Amino acid sequence: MPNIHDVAKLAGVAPITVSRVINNKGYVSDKTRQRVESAIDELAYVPNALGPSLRSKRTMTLALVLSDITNPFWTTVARGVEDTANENGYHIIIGNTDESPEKQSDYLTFMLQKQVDGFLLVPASSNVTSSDIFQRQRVPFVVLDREIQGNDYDSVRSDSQGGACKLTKYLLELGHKRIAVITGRQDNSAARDRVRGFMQAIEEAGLDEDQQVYWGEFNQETGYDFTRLILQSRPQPTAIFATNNFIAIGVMRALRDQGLRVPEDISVVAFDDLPAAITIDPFFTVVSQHAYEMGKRATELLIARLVDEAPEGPQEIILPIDIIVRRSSSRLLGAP
Amino acid sequence: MPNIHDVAKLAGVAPITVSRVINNKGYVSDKTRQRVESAIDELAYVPNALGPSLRSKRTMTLALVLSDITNPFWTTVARGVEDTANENGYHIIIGNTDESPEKQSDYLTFMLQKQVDGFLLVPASSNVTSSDIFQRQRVPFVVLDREIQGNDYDSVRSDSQGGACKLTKYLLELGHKRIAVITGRQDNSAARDRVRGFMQAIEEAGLDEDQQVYWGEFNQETGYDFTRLILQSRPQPTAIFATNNFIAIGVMRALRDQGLRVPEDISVVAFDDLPAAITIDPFFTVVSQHAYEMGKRATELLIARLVDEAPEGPQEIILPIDIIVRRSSSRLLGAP
DNA sequence: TGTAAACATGGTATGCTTACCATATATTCA
DNA sequence: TGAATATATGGTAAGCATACCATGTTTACA
Repeated sequence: MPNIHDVAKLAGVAPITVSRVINNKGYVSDKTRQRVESAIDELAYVPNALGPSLRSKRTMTLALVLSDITNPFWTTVARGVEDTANENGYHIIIGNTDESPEKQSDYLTFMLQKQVDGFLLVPASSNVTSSDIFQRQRVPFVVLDREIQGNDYDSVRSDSQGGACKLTKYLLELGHKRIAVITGRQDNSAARDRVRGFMQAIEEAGLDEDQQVYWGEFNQETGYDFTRLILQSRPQPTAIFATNNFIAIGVMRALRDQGLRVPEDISVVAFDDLPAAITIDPFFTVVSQHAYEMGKRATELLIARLVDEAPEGPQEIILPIDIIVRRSSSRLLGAP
Repeated sequence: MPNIHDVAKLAGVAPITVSRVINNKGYVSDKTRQRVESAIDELAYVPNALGPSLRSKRTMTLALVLSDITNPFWTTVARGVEDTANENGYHIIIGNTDESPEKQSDYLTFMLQKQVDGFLLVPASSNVTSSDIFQRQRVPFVVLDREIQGNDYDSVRSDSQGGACKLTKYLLELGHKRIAVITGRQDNSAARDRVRGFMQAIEEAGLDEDQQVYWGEFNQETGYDFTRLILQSRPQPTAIFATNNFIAIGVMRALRDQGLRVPEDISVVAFDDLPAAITIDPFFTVVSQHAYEMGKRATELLIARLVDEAPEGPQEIILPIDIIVRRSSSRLLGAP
């Protein structure tokens, strides 16, 4: 591949002049500009961004590290990140951690070596020493969706607790008194917040007893396996609260396999919607996070940091979430 | 951020010695190694990959340029690409083109500037001069899912024609004689191949007349709008063939809005499955592409090229696809 | 004991672009 | 007409890690 010297030689000028033409910066006569431009065309010259990045210490690249792009929620977040980054002249590198701290650590190191300008991180586990690594490197980062140790970092997440509380109150209003919650790992702050919101609603209703909370993973198997367990418990819950979309799908499969109808036999509500684009007939009563917005806001905040235009001190952006009532939940028979 | 000189100074050695410790290459005494390692720890030193890349002209980064990561099919492909790349020590940069040649061109340029080692490309349109750009730059690339002009490039795609043919034959066996096809843009080779497969089955059955082919986009709106049109046509088709997952969803919505039942009133078959992970109750009769496999095979081929272990001459990998019969299609009443 | 091989460490140049400084000519305005 | 300013172009060094070559020391073995 040709370099700027090849172009310069062909055009009969110095490399710096070629640079000026490319970057439209400084004085270049029309005659010279044309000669340079045709040399660029002839050689199909593409500037090597590595050199300048080496000097300027800016790569105009952001890192997005999340759990699994295969989950439509994260796909949408990623799209929000990418679009916003592009609008501001940045590009993104993506890494899937699959919730593994090792994978996360590998990615962070790799991306630091690549000299990304900043990180958007969905931390794989809450005891992350990841924040240390950033702070020691002085690389700006924004934490998405979850909390990590300490409180001196920028973050964007949904109001998990508030959303879970709303959703639970809705179930209570329908007359449900025994509700099972299936959720993610205890070291996942979003899982904890959702359970906390649930408990808050329960306590405010004076029903502290009898509630079942199942801690597992944010995946289908957890939803499926715990649902089978729940169906054997006595007294049986009249509603199941799935704290993410994949768990909800596992729940539904287990119920279907057992021949139970929703909502006639049991009500189901969930956290995280599936994008309209991939659902034929929206069915779940959910609290819907604004995934695209989360990606967008986080990226905007990160970029503001990079150009030193963010407010001083750590920012904590909590996105409101809305409850959407659909067909998977119904009034309990015999309830007032 | 500290550099290798800072580490070297702190450890009282030359930079090259630090390099040897980091890369486990060449001779270093245990004493020295320990001094260097503790210096690295103390400074939280992360090597800058830009310098070596500048010299070696290798970044160990691959570019994945596709239409829209929001489509679960592409998400799965992307995951196959990423996993395979990682296994081989590579990482990926992703770009969404939204089928726009401009966006594609922007991304290609940016990624070339970033000195990616190779490209995995789902071309936005078939008249791509993109291949020119690669050939002029001598950067290896593999084309996914579609064909572009010329025939001297590596590619991996599904047997669209064969799959469409199988699916159509299945409908014919069920007694359907009037089938409407809704497909993507004419300049999309996958769209063309699927229509070709359809026509092949039709012709072999001697039914050349009466078939309707609707060219649009690979999205929901196309599925929705054309379905409404189809429902007004007389004689009305007894089956609709949606040539991708999003079109299928649009079709279903239009049918539901018109109060039609599937498959009782009309049969629907589709190309592209939705991943098991996000469907509670798989419904569509489909030909299912092996998305993860496509990403994996393409990445393997690209990496083989990079290390000069690929077979000589352009490789064309056609993945077989299987028909999966589910509930969206049924025997035509009155058919034998 | 002599010599080849292994071990240990360092100096220098390279890859690519651009910031900075320098030089030189052309234009403007008092 | 002279001085200040605008226009136009170029030289040099910096940013980072490592390949390559060079030098020196220790070990192995005949």
